[in-house]
Order: sequence, then C-alpha cells, then structure tokens
Amino acid sequence: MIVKVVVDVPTGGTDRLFDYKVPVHLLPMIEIGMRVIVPFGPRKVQGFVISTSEETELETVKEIAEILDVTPVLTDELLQLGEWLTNSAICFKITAYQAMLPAALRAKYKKEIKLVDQNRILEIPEELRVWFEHRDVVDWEEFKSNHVNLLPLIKRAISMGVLEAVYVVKDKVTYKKVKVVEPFCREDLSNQLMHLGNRAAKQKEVIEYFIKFPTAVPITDLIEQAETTRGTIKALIEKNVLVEKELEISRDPYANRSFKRTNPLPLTRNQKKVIEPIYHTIENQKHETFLIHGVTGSGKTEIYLQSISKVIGQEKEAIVLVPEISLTPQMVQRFKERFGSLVAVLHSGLSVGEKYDEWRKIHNGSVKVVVGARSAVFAPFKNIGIIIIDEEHEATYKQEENPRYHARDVAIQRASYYNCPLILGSATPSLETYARAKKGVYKLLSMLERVNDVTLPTVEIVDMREELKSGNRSMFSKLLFDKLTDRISRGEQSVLFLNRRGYSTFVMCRDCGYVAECPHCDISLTYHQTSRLLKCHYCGHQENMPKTCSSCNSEHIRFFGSGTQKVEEEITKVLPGARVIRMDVDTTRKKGAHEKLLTAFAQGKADILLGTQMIAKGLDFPNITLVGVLAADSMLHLPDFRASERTFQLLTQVSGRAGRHKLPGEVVIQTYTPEHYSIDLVRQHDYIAFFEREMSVRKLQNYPPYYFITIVQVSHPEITKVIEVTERIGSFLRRSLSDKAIVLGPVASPIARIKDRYRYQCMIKYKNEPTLLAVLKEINENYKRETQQGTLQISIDKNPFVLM
DNA sequence: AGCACGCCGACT
DNA sequence: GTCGGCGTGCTC
Repeated sequence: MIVKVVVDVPTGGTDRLFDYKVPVHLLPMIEIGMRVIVPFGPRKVQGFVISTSEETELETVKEIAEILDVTPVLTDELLQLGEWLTNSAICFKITAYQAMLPAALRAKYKKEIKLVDQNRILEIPEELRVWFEHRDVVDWEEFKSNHVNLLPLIKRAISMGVLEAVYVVKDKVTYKKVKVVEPFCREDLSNQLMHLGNRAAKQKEVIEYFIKFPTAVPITDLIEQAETTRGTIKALIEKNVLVEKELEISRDPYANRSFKRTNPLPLTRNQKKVIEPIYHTIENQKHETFLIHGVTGSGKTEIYLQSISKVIGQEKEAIVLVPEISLTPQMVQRFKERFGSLVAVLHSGLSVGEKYDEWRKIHNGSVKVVVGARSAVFAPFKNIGIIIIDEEHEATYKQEENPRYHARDVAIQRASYYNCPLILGSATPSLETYARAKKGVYKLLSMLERVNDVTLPTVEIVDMREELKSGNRSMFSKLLFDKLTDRISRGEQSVLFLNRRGYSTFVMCRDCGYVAECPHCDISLTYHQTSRLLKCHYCGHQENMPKTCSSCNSEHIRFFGSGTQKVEEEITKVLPGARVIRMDVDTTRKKGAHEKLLTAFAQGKADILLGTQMIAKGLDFPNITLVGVLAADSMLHLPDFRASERTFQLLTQVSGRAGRHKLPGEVVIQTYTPEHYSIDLVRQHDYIAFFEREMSVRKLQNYPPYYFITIVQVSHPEITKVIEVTERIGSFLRRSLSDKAIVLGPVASPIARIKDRYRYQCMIKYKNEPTLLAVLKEINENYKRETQQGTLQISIDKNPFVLM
C-alpha cells in the first residue's frame, strides 16, 4: 500500500504530497489522518497521512519509518478543512495541519553524530577522539557551537564511514504519570485483614479502605483519605497485599477547584424569543449563522448554555470561543458550573502539556464542550452540534501569523459541514458581521435590554480641553475625581481604563524636541517607572533613562503622556488611602496573576481597578458602580480604518462593566474630541446609529464591508531592497488583477521598521476577483528563493484586522 | 530545512 | 592544477 504524506518542511518546494510504502508490519495500524515519521532526503521528518493509494507512478518509493498515533489525530473533516485553510489563508499545507493540533504533537528534531564502531575510534582524526572516548553519540548542536573549525573533519569521517549522522525525530508528547496503589487481589482483602497481627492497626485501616473502595488510588490521595502514612503503604506493598503502579493521568488545570453545579435559569420573554430559532435549527439539523446582538448584561451566556444543553441532549458536541479565557475566568466558571466535567478548557495560559491533555479529552470523546480561545475552533470533535463565538468583533479571533485565519470563517466552514448552527454574539458586532445580518446572510437576533430590568449606565462625556482651560492640569477631570471620591466614601468600587501601559507614552526633550526612539523599530520608547527603564513595546529593547538629551545635551528631558503606572502614582497622590489594583501586561505576566488580582478585587480588597484593554471584557462584579475612561481618543487617531469602530466597541464594552446588578452604574469618558461620533454615540448606547454612520464612511473610502482588502507586506533589513520588491509586486498586481480592483502603494507600513527590518506594503481593495488567489500564490512563488533564505519576508494577509 | 551538486575565483 | 565560496535544485 502507498500513503500520500505531507511532510514537515514548510517551503514552497515541498508543499505537496509525497508517496511512501507501508511496510507489512505497519499495515494493520496505518490510517488516514495519522502522524508518521518518514525518511526525507538524508534525514527523517514528521508527516501527516493525507490519503492512501494502491499504486504509485514513481519507480523508487521509500517506506514510512514509524507511526506516531494509535488513532488518527486528524479526522476526514479536519483534513478537508486543512485544504480549505491552505487556500483561504495562503499557507503551506503543513502549516495548516499543524495549526489544528496542540503544540505537543509537533515533532522536535535533533541531529546527532554517532561513532559507528567503538573499536574503530583510532580511525577518526585525533582532535575528535575526546568527544567519543566515553560515548558513541554526540549532540550535533553542542558540538557545532564548541568547535566550528572541526566541522570539515567530521564531514570527512562521515564520508569514510567511521562516523554517521543520525537524525532523531522526537515526539514532544509527555504524559503526566502518577504513582497509584491497588489491591494485589481484591477478593483476598478480607482474608489478609484477618491474618494481620493486632499490632498492625494502621495497616488494617488501609485494607478496610480498599475493601470499601477497591480501585487504584494515587498514593498522595490515599494518605489523605485513609489517614495513613507512606511507611504503612510501603509495608503493605512488601507483603504483596497492595501493588504499586504508574498511571497516566490528565493534568487538569482546574483540578483544585470545585464548581457548584447550576441549573438552567428561567428565560425572560426576550431570551425565549431569541433561543426559539436556534432550537429550531438544532432540531432540524440545519446550518445557519445567527448574530445575537445583545447589549452588555442582556443574558447572552444563558442562551449559549441552554442551546448547548439541547445539543448535548442530541449526543452532539459544542465549541465555544471566547476572546481570551484568562481574561474572562467568569465565563469559564459558568460553563464548568453548568456542565461540570463535560467541559474542556483551552487557553494560552496553559502549559504545552496541559493543553495537550485538554485536547486529548476532546479527541477521545470524554468531554462534550470545549471553551477556548481562537485555536479551539479546530477542536477535534466528530459530531459538532453548535459553535458559539462570543464577543464576535474581537481582534483576537484573527491569527496574525501563518496561517492567517479568522476563527469566524473556520467556524462557518465547520458548522456547514456538520449542518449545525453557528452563533455570533456581541454587544458591538463588527461592521462586516452586522452588515451581513442586515442583508439576511446571517439571522439577526436582538437583545437590547438588560435582564431583570437593570438599566444601562448613564454615560457622561468630559471635554478635557475645557478642563485645561479652567486650570485643571491633572489627568482626572473634576467630574471623575468627585465621583471617585464619592464611591470610595460609599464603599463602592470603580474601574479606571487607560489604553497605555508603562509610565509615560514617550520621552521628549523640551529644548530640541528630540523623542527617545527604539534603535531597532520606528516607534517611541515608553518609560517604565518600576524598572526605571525605557522599553520598546514591539521588540522588547530596553535602555536606561538618559539624564540629558542625547541630541542636544539639554537636561530638560521630560515624560509626556500617561501610562497605567503613572496613573497609579497619581491616584495615590490625589486620593491618598485609595486602594488600587493595577492590571496590565506588566502585572499579569506570571501564571495565575490575572485571577489572583481579579479575586482580590471581587473580595473588596481594592477600591479602584486600574487597567488596560484586558479589564474591558467579561468583568461582572456587583459592586462596580463607576467606570472612568481616562483618554478615550487614544486609539481614535491610529492609522487604521477600523480606529473608530474599535473606539466605539471598547468604550461600549468598558462602560458595560458598571451597574450590572442592583446598584445603578455611571460612566465618565474623558476626551479631547467629544464631538466625534464614535464617542458621542457611546453616550447614547446607540449601536445602530454608529453602524449607519460608520458604514457611510467606509462606503466613501472603499473599505470593508463594501470592499475586501488584502495586504501584501514586504520586509527586509535594507530599505532599498524593500522598496524595490514592493514596487515590483505593486505593478505586478496592477497588471494581473481586473481594473475594478484598487491597488494602493507601495507605501511604508504604519510602523515602518520593527526589529531592524523595514516594512513596506501594497493594499488591494476588491469586490470580486476570481484570479486573486492565483495571483497571490504567484507572488510567493516568484520570491520563493529569497524568502527561503530568510532575509526577505513577504506576508500576505487576506482580510487583515490590525493594519500595523 | 538540510544537503549535494556544480560552477567560478585564490591558493599550493 | 585544487580548495572552497555559495547559487541552484531536490527530497517520495
């Protein structure tokens, strides 16, 4: 039998199927969708079996070396999905398949140099002998880094046949093991009990425990449950009453937490109206995409939960995507509470091993629901009954590296394969999605009231220019300051939002206007107070804060703009005694830090929660009655056509944190452009008006949803090279596409240099361009040689989300 | 990716 | 005349 294999070599030249014979002893095991190890050129690589065949056109075909899986890791559906992904994201096949699997299933490669025969050690050059005196295998990387000059000698020894290059493919998979004990013979336990002497009271207790629970139990649990000690257990093992074994277990990241089970809540009339059509498609096994446009606090989650219950009742599975779980622990909690151990959780905070274990639970069918971030859309279920994408508009659903897919598109693909509903939920849908819903491509379901008649918070907008005029130079307006003071005295909590981490946004010389910039990127450096360093948020470069201006030597070098660190400092100055929790990338880097900070806030250990983007989502604390946005325009003026949309979405979302329960909420938004519609319409809670307004802007500028866009970005350490290549690509695009397509550029990317690489781009705006895929593939093909060498990079992004 | 093959310049 | 630079092409 012949198998066709995609090999783990992500280049243009190898982006196809290779034929391999299956040796007789592997014939009974091999299946489509399994990982295999195959010889490829001089080495061995991992690959995926895509299809089988009885014959091959080739004369010489090698045999597969090993099968890595017992059951296929990719189902037929996922293999098909991978093919679709290859085209829609313009990536290599291998890249598409690997994106679907947890990192633990990706192979690791190692090259070793082996001494063929210890007796022939004298045949290798003298300088090399020390390495092989006490061992016959040497790690190539280790050797190479120590002795560059000896490489030719190694080569010669290999060609002489004394040494041999060995390529090892290692499966990264690790299973967590735990030591367990179980009775040697269950039936014999009571017999053993009688034979023990009276002095062995402790041992008797353990045996009695096993009579009650005669299954294997981890030693640590046994000590706790039977109130015994290691010594006692050991004695019983020596007497052959118990046996010790190693058992493979799943690492359960939520193991130490218990979840109180909840029952479905009674639905409000509006919720019933919304869930009705969803139930309908579930019952009729129809594919349909729904957009639930529901204001914050309107009870979308309960809709999700009850739809999933229905699906589980049909013996089917559910995928729930959330923007970033570590940011929304409350969401996970609600799923765990409702479905208990039927839920697997996949998010970036888990270790490689933990992710793999969660993946395995999905793969072997022991869970029915997965709640996860973007990549969970590839969960290897075999009978999906519903897919839900919460906060549908979030940028995290778009992967910004290859394969550059949008989870929403993948979800549509999978849901239509399984004839099941896809639900998109958001208080502020992306324009693309809402436009499709209005056109009837998606079915629109609206929930424009909060449950239990909780009113939406009142939003007040403060013009910071007026504040300045009236002599207030602090970062808090009078209104916000008064309200903050008021909350503290009443014992209620506030949330302060600022979209900038660090201390100051930039450092400038007051005499000459010099701004400290990253030497590797075209971006200004941010001062971090705690470390007293200037940091680049793009490449991680850091340097000491200069005492004098490096351009004119003046001492008048100052901080401008405020980051979260500076706000924190300011609060302690103007509101002494206020307890503040700051949440940004810098305070939440450590594992579990997120939850810790949020728990502390929930327990009332702080009056003010100050943070960046990450506090905008999912927080639901009854005691928050005030939300303050310090600088609403910070994202408004970014060079991105979605800047207004993002501002509106973010402000609406942050506002939604206030007054979600009994206490009414208030929001104060500080801005320098109060008249801008994306700020003003937040005050009125009017998404529809915002949609109409923004749509007219997009129409005028030929942007999505009226046009699709694709960006071809070129980067290289030399600016002349970048410009030259981008120009050639630009004219090629103009030449190849229809005259209805608009090709813009080449222009420098908004951040023209990152990590010492210059970046230029062309933007294509189009409505219907059937040849686009072929044209883009041709670009890749043309520059294959140079991109493979690594100096030139061409990235093609269909439907980019962040234009930076 | 990794490696072999092969064609030009600077050495014994 | 040979050694070795890295451009080019191939891997079932």
